[in-house]
Amino acid sequence: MPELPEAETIARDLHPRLAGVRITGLRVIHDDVIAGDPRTFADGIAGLHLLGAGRRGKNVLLPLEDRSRIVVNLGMTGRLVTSDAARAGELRHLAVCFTLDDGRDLLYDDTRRFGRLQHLSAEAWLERDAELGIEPLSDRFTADALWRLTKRTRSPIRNFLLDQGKVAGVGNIYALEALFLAGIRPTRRGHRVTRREARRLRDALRDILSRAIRHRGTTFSDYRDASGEVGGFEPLLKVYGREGRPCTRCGTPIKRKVLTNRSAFYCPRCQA
DNA sequence: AACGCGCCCTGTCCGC
DNA sequence: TGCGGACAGGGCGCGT
Repeated sequence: MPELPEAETIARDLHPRLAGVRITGLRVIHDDVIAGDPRTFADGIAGLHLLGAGRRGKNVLLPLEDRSRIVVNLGMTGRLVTSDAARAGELRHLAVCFTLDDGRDLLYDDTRRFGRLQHLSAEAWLERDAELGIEPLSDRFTADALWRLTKRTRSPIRNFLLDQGKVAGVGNIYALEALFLAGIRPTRRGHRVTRREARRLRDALRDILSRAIRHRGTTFSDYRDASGEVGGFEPLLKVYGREGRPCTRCGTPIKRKVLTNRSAFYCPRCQA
């Protein structure tokens, strides 16, 4: 499932492929992936040049020449692929097709259609941006900043990390991997996280996210990059999806516990 | 008002 | 072999 590292990988790949290219047309196959009225979406982007691609949280951003932008939330199974990529033909659930003036297409494919494409004006984006939490790879994401946020919630720390309004871009996989690295149990209440633990968690998040970016993301089942290729980080996961298998640090079998309808994996010994 | 829950959706897997 | 049902989960709308 695409989280920050996957969105970052896609944005970095798309940027040089899209910068300066003009959108000449749009074909919407599944209009439920378009937020708002699909006609308004189409009219708003028609004929405009793309400036490239960026990222905010888990969202891939496609800025346009009029300072508006297409905001792509990939949901669970969303893929953004240019038609010149070798594996573009493997897309089986095409939802939206942007026609480009250089003969290529930008394809949005989404098996479960949990993803959303939205066209926002510069002002509307500013409002949306303000609703998203702190970027965990930014300089502002200090141990103290994280600690101040965790103090304010009684929810399990795993749930806190999934809240995009608090820390932007962290999903279930990297939340659980970071908690393992930091030695904190996912069920630990946010307000009980100590200053020292907040420091470890901050370092762990930055470590896991930047390493995942270096490996071009995690393909647990569905994720593909902008060329349609799988990510390389899955073999490096320590707890996610490893229920019953020995902890890489201590050998204790990894446990799975359902927290608010989502699996949490942890080592009961290393995360005491 | 912070927080939990059910829903959306389809591929995959399990049991009978 | 085939089929029904459970499961996976990010985000959002809703209720408390």
